[in-house]
Amino acid sequence: MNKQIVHVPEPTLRRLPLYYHYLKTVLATGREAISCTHIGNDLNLDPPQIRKDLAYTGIRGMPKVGYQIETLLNSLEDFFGWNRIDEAFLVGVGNIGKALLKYEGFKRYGFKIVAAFDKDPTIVGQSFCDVKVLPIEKLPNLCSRMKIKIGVIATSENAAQEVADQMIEGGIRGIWNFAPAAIKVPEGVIIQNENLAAGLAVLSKKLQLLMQSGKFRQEVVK
Amino acid sequence: MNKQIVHVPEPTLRRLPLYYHYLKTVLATGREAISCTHIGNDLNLDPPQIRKDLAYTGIRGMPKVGYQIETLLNSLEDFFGWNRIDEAFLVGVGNIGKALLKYEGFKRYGFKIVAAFDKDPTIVGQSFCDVKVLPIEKLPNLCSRMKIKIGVIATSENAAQEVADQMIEGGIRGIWNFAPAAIKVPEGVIIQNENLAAGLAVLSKKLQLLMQSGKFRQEVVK
DNA sequence: TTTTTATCGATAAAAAAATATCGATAAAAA
DNA sequence: TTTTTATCGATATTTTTTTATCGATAAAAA
Repeated sequence: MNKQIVHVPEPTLRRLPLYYHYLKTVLATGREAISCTHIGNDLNLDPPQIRKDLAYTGIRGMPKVGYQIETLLNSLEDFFGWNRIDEAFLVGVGNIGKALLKYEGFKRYGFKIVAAFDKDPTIVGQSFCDVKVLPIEKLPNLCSRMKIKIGVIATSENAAQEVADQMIEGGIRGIWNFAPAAIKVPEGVIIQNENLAAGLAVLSKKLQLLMQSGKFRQEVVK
Repeated sequence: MNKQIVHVPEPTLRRLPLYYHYLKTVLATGREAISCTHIGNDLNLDPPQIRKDLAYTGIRGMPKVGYQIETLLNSLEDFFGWNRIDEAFLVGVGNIGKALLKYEGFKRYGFKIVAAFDKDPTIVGQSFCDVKVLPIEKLPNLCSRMKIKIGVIATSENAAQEVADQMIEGGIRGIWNFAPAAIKVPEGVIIQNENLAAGLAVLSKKLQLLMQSGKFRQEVVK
């Protein structure tokens, strides 16, 4: 009678942290239960969609009352395995790398960068937010010794594939890639590509359509 | 006979910058034309999908040869309006804000942050990458005077809505939101939410499933 | 206690996106 | 010149995701 492995749609996975973060803030106001209607109102989403998303975490709501916020938060933590902290390595301590190191919010999601690597000797040895930057050569060895399973790539495009190979060699199974490169990984390794330009592209296209549509007049006649 | 406004699927919009970036690097190698098969091979995507995506930009390929890379790049630039630089304002000069200021890559996408704002007096007056940080009070006025249409929000959750309101008041029509908040905007304003936790959630869930599936044995017997 | 109402859960329908198929065509090879 | 091959563009199919519908149920009100 063990829990069946169901496939969860990726859009749902992407929305769940949103609910989680929102529910944390609602809980802080002292409220104990909340309905999908209410969540949808605050988050600009349709209630049925929220209900469906939440159903994947295995939680049940109650008519007329909604969901127990605390139970719901626990369900989400269980669902993602955020109860135990996943330690991760970061490679590439440039702008994005530093921002990730400085970003406090990850701990909430059971994610913590425990070491950073770079090839630039002027950066190696420095510390950012208590994380020391080590020479890249030490990566594979440390990976396997510390049994790290998540790696973050924030290098330039050309370095990305090589870094990924070294990570995999060291036993890393999930790669969060911020480099604008298509990294190839063997089966059994998960790669999640993050691409800032994607969001910008969507915004700028929509904006362009809006401007063209004529609904918007830039000229303000004084 | 003007160009019809067709709806472009969002996943396509998100993939197009990927092709753009890739094609730039291929062009640099001296190659002149490329086929979808080739692109798909390098980018780990299915050729028919690439063909479909590229078709939205209005370009035509040629059997046996593929697409002219330079023409394709121009089509993409036209499509997104990357020929002229869009100036944007940034509010919130924390970790993410600074990373965005430092990020050089945006220029390629016709996007440039020309001024930054913060409410913290210790940050106001400082400069990051030639962008001066101004007091938040100056935002609405400067917006309309400079006719800025894109705003980037990198503030805390609680400040986000107020900042958005000020931006809209100043005439901003597109908001790129990095704050973990559900900002409400009137019709005629585009909001694009960026959420780092989303990508992390997808990665950690997939990784969790991988580990559970038993295909992966962590123990290495020496 | 009975009625009303909010809200859930499940199911169904619709829309969107990804994937596969296939004829057409241009270049290269025979 | 004819044949072959790579690759396109268009169409069709399948899958995925979103949106809508509706009966059931628990709490609150009458």
